[in-house]
Amino acid sequence: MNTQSTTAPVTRDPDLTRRRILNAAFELFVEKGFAEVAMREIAERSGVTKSLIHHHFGSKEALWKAAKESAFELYAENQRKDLIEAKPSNGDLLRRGVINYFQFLKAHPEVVRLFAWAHLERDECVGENDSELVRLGAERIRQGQKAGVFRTDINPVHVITTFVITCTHWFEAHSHHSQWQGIGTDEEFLDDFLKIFMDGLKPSQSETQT
Amino acid sequence: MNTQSTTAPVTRDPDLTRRRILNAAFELFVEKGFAEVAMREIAERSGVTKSLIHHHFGSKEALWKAAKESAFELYAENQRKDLIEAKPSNGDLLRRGVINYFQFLKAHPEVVRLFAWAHLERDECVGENDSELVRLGAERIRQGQKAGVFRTDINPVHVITTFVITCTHWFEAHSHHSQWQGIGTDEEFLDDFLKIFMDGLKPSQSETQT
DNA sequence: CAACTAATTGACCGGCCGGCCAATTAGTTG
DNA sequence: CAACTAATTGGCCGGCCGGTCAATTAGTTG
Repeated sequence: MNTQSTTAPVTRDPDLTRRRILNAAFELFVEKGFAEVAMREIAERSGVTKSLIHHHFGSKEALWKAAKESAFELYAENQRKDLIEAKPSNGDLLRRGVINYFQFLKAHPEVVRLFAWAHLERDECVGENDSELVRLGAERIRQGQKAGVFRTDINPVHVITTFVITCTHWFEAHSHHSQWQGIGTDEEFLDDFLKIFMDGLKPSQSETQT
Repeated sequence: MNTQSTTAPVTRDPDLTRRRILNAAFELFVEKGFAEVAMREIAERSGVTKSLIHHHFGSKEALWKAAKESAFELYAENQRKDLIEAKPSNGDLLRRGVINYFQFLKAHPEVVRLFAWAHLERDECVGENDSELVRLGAERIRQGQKAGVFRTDINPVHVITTFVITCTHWFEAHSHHSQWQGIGTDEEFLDDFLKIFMDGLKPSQSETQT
């Protein structure tokens, strides 16, 4: 009677507060990086006091870490799903994997930017976390090599690295490239990259098996 | 008699001071980005007073700009030389261009990092500056396409973009990738990338001329 | 209602920040 | 040597920084 547990409480809601703080912090960190963001700004944007942020997160560093973790969750969820549902390893599958990765980054520029800040700060937690994903992807390439779909004279990890790097940096330095005359849209670039990438992975005519 | 114009003066040397300040600032900006560097640090590292930095450069922003410009000078010098001395446009030439670019970045990680900071700050001066270089490179690719060396169904700018992006991001996120199991050395990665890239650019067997 | 826990507030702290300024000092010029 | 210019110094400023703390207030529990 006195509590409406299903709908939002009228006044206090610590969980919501936490989320609002984290959201505000995330946006600001994405935009300006760790150093340029002031706790006061986060407080202002999330509509709470600075002290309350400390109450919920402890310190600016902890909040930064929480922001990175939430970004990586989003990232890993997409990638893991893609790797697991895609069992067989033929050429088309890799193509679809690249497209999926590209589209994910396009849809989540915040994640790209946050990771870029983290890299520059020599943050290693992102690399630790996604090394598992790379291992899985490389295994798929290795299977494709055994099946004769891909050339065998290339380190599978480098195949993954090449497309991950290209997709990531395409969006990371988007404002940079967009000033280049004659450069196309995201999709046009992806098409052209896929042509080079997929054809460059084909076995030579002399190659049949290892 | 009283002046030794050829050798270094005993005490004051404004030019040297300027260079020492710029060097110190450059190193610190490369390492920590603009926001995390304090003028006091720059002063300490270069062995002068904070006031003297203001005397020579005016403000922290001006010093940051000077650092970026000196990085771009180094970068452009290498690229322009490479583009100009390499007149004809065949496959081997592109290969050598990629290798040269890769080795330059490897030899100058400071430049890579400084540009990365600049990108994240949405600094557009770097992109403005190097769009000319990209235009030249794309023209070379176009010549190669006309000569039947490269496939013609790809935007030449995207060819340049692809290898520039790959080389840049390889070094930019070096500490990130190095945690991936089975990844090779710089040279091994370059070799594998070149295999994919160069073979992916070959015209299909049905293609002869446009 | 009383007692307790936890969310929330506002005032406050020492410390560092970039920048400024007046004074000194080293070269240069006549 | 005198006068001048520019390099160089140390001290100082207002302002913002992240963080703390004691006090309030809203829910919860008995």
